[in-house]
Amino acid sequence: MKRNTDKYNRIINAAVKVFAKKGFYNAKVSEIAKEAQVADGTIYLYFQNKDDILISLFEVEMEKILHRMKEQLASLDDPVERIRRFAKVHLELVQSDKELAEVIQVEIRQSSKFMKEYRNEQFREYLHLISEIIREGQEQGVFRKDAVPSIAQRAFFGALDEMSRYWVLSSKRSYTPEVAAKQISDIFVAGLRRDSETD
Amino acid sequence: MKRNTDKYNRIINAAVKVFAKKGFYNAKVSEIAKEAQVADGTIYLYFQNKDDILISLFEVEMEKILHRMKEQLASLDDPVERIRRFAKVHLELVQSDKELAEVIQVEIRQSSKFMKEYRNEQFREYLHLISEIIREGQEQGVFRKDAVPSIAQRAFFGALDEMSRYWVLSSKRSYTPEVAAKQISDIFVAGLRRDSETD
DNA sequence: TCCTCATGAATGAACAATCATTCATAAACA
DNA sequence: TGTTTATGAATGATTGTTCATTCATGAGGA
Repeated sequence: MKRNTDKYNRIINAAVKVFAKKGFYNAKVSEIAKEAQVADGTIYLYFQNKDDILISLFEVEMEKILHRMKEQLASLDDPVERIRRFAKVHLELVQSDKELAEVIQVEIRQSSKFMKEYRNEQFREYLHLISEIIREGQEQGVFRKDAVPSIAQRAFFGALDEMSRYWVLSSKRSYTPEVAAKQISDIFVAGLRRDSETD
Repeated sequence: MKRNTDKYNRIINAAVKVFAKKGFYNAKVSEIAKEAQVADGTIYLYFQNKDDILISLFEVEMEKILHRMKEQLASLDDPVERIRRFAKVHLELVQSDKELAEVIQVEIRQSSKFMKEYRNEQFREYLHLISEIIREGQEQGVFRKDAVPSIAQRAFFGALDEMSRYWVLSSKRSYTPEVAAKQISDIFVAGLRRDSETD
C-alpha cells in the first residue's frame, strides 16, 4: 500500500494546499491529484476516500505539532513559563504554516463527522498539556485553587485559537506572534495567579 | 418576494435544524423544504440559492443576538460588571439554542466563502462591544493600559467560543453557563486589572 | 349574489451539471 | 515474465436549481 512514502506525503501536502484554498467540500480530488502530480486514481492507492485524506492529514500533522510542543515545554519547570511558552509556540506554529493552520482551524472542525464522531488522540493530548500545566501551578501554589483547570484550559486554548483564526482568515499581520502570545499569556497568568483570588 | 413572512421564517428555522444536524454541505435543500413543510421550489421564491439560506439565517439571527446583548449591557456602567454580564449572556444564549449555536459555531465558519469574503456587520459589532468595554475600563483606570484591547477582545471571545464549541460538540453538560461564565470572566477580570500590571 | 378572469404564490417532477470513485490497461520494476 | 504500481477516461449517483403547471384569492362586471 504505502510503498512509496514520497507519494503519500506529496498527496498530503497537496491536500493541505487545496483544502486551505477551496475548503474541503469544494476541493476536487482531481485537483489534489494535479497538485501532487499524480493521477486521480493513484490517490485511491494511498487513501480510502476523500474523507480519509482529511483524517490522515490531521493525524500526520497533529503528531508533528504535539511532538514539537512537548519538546519545547520539556525544558521548563515553572508553570508560568510553561504557559507563556505554550502560547508562543502555538502562535508561531500557526504563523509558520498558515495553510495547515487554516485546514486544522476551519476545515477539520466543520463537520460533525470529524468533531463529534471522530476524536483525535493527539489533539486531545495537545489540549491536555494545558490543563496539566494549570493543575501543576495550583499544586505549587502559584495558581488559584478555585480555577477549574478544564475550563481554564478551554479558555486559554480558545483565546489562542481565536487569534489564529483572525490571522488565518483576515490575512492581516496586525500583530507578531510574540506580541500576541505575550498579551494573551499576560492575561491568563495574571488571571490565574494565587494573589488574584476572587470571592 | 417576502409576502408570507411566516414561510420565510419557517424555512430559516428548518434550515437551522437541518444544517445543525447534517452540516451545510451534507444538508439537502429538499430536506429543508420537507422540514419547513413547503415544496422544494418554494425555497427559491424566498432565497436565491442554498448559500443564501445560510447567509440570511446568519443575518437574521445575529441581529436578534446583538439586540439582546446590547439590551443586557445597557443597564450596567462598571466595566467589570459588563465583562461578567457579557460572558453570562453569551453562554446562556448558546445554551438556550444549541442548534443555532452549532450552525453559527461550526457551519458558518467553515467556508472561506462566508468568513473571508463575506463579513457580517452585526457580528463585527458584537465583537466590538467587547473591546469597547475594555477600552472603557482602561480609561476609568480599572484595567491595565498595556493590554491591547483588540487582542484582549479576541482572547475573551475565543475563550467563550471554545466553551460553546465544547458544549455544542460534546453534548455533555459538564458545567452550567453560570459557572463557566464566572470562571472565564474571573480570569479576564483579574488578568486585566490595573493592579496586575506586568513588566 | 354569482360568475368570470387576472394574479402570483406554490408546487414538484425533470433537468443538468458535478465529481468521487472505479477499473481496464499500461508502465515500471524485479 | 510476473508482479506491483500508476494511469486517467468512463461511470453513475447525487442534488441544486428550474419551470410548466396548478391553485387560491379577490377584483370587476352584470
